[in-house]
Amino acid sequence: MQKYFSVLRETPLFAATTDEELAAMLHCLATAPRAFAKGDVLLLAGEPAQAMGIVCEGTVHIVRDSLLGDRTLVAALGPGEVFAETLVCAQEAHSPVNVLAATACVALFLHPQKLLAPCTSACPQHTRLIGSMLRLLAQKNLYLQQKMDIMAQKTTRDKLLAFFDAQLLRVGGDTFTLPFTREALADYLGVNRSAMSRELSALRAEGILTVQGRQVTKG
Amino acid sequence: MQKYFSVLRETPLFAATTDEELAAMLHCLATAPRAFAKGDVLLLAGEPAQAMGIVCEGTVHIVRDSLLGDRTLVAALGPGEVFAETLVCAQEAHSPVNVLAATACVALFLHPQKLLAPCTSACPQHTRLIGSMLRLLAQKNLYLQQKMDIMAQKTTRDKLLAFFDAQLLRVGGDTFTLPFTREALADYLGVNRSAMSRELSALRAEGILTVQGRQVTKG
DNA sequence: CAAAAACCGTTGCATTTGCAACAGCGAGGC
DNA sequence: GCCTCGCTGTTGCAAATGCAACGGTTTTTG
Repeated sequence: MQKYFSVLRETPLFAATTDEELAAMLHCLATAPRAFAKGDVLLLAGEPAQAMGIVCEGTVHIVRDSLLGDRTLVAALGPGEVFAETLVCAQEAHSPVNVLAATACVALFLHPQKLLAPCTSACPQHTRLIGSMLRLLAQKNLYLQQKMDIMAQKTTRDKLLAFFDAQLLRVGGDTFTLPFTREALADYLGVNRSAMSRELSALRAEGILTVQGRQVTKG
Repeated sequence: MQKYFSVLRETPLFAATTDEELAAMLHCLATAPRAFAKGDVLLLAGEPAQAMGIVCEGTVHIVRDSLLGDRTLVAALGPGEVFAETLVCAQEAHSPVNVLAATACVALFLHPQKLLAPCTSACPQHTRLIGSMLRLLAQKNLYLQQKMDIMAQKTTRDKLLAFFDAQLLRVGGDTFTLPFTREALADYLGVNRSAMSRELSALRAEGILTVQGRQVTKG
């Protein structure tokens, strides 16, 4: 268990905790880390989530199966990343997604019910953890709302500009680096790759943007 | 204050609490209800949210101003509805939206920091409230994710079908009632109203749906 | 009750988009 | 060095979409 402490500290939940604090908290709400083989199912769509998970080793895929039977990859999580936290907190009866082991991996499961249950309290880490949990959910919320603002734009051009504006606002300059390959960006915006490429060229031709590889400059 | 107890119990935060519990909790984390005149600003975009709010009387509008200066109405909240809960929990420095009094109204402000701060605990409502708060945020999260799934569809037809499927899944039958006017539905899906109307007619003509007013039946 | 406003479906048209196919390019493996 | 493979930009074309406008219906309001 001890071997994963450095990974756990990378999560927003356990940032800046001492070994002792971590040990105490995990003792309180975690089960032993579990190992999975590639392809194993960590959480099945349709089932309730019993606990939230933290990836310790390997890669985990969040996968959605459509009614028509095709799979789409929602997210790929590496060490230190968290999954199913929304489902447990919402007390949802049915998970809308599958969680699969993309490689051999190790995950730690936490039971947030225990966060609240006996109000063991008095222990300050306990309340700090609750605060982190609230912040984690709220930030994910803001992220989704921001993405919605972008996706709500009607044209590809407007989606691109909305996305760029958001990025520029974040870094506070007039240049930023795309965190995506073009293909992934088109996917993120929910548009066709070639149509997006066309629009990017147009924006460049009109002098609205300068694009060099992943460097984007406004003006 | 007492006069708002029935309204407060309509929020997911204070569902099923006795008068005594409510009084104790509010004493612990609320300030006195404040009245606003129509047009007053409850929260200004760009400012940090100091507290979350609950509408007691009247109507409150959540409004987003675009870079170009045009306003879009994000939500209209009535008595018992909550706002700014995401912002305080995320500890965000800047609100992306304005909160305005659409009519003369009364709002109650809560300081969730006090939820955690001294871990007054021992009081069981306290921990239950934390649980409600977590659930509130998580459910909003799920709602947004579901909406994203719909908006991520490329064509208007696919958006409609995705939305209908989600609704049918909720009610568990093959018929449901639209919670929207057509205009609002188009807005919700982020598409042009007339284009949506066209597509709706096509779906009906192809026998995929039956639509009568706000009644939608599959098959 | 009558006027006004809101809502809905329809249509023509210009524009945008998705889709499929192709070619250029660079990284990495053999 | 050569080959493969993945990423990227481009283009032609059919289909989808936004937009504006119109008429009919329902709802609201004075």
